[in-house]
Amino acid sequence: MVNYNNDEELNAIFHALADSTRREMIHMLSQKESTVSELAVPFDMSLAAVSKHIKVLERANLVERSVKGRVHSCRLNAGSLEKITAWLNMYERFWSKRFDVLEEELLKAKKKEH
Amino acid sequence: MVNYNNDEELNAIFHALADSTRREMIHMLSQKESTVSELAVPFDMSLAAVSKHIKVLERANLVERSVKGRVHSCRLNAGSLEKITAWLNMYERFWSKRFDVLEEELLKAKKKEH
DNA sequence: ATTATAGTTAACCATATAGTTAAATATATA
DNA sequence: TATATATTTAACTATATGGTTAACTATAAT
Repeated sequence: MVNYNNDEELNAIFHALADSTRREMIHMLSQKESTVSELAVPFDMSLAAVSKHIKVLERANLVERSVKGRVHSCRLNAGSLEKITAWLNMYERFWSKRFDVLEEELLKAKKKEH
Repeated sequence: MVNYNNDEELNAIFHALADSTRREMIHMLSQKESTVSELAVPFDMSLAAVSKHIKVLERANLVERSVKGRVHSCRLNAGSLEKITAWLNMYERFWSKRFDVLEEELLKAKKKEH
């Protein structure tokens, strides 16, 4: 009835996003790849806490890490957000008019072609 | 620095979505408006638990309720999912090619017009 | 008036979450 | 080698979450 793999994945992703700190981290990473300490700067919390937040983002596959010496560099991962977009698209007609508008335009343009 | 109103709102929405039961409820509601007991059918849990889940969805403004006699009818609310789509759109280039594809098509079509 | 139905609320429990501080690990620098 | 830096891990705490059962409220049906 339900796909529990995909289900658990979505749980992890949505849960990771349900926190302002982690969303802010994602925002930072959308600007530039950053180290753990760089990610920590805007937040009034211990590095240990920051470390945990990053782990939550990693578990959700929203963030990837590459270690070079003692420095851990984090970057956004495309894949995971795609999954939630896919989920959202199922309920598109309930909230978004953006596609409709685009598709309408496209249709009009196509019509003119012929 | 951060908009805490919108922030709390996003927290509530993402949190509401981070649970398979609640996502399944949203799916059901995308098919048809349903009562609390109808929503409860597929789930192996008490009505009290179902009631709580619905409340979480309501707090996130994902679901609205209208009471008629003793029956509570629930329906999807467009607004909230729009907010998360808006958030996602900020990071669009990191995950979604859908708009690109659509827009490319549109451009091609427009070009042919002239 | 009694009973059945639809749903909520309260009290409780186990586990998860988000934070802390302190100690540990690993690497770079003096 | 000794020390400083980058980060994780462990142990702990307070609160939130997701579930339970039992009692309650409100409405409908007999």
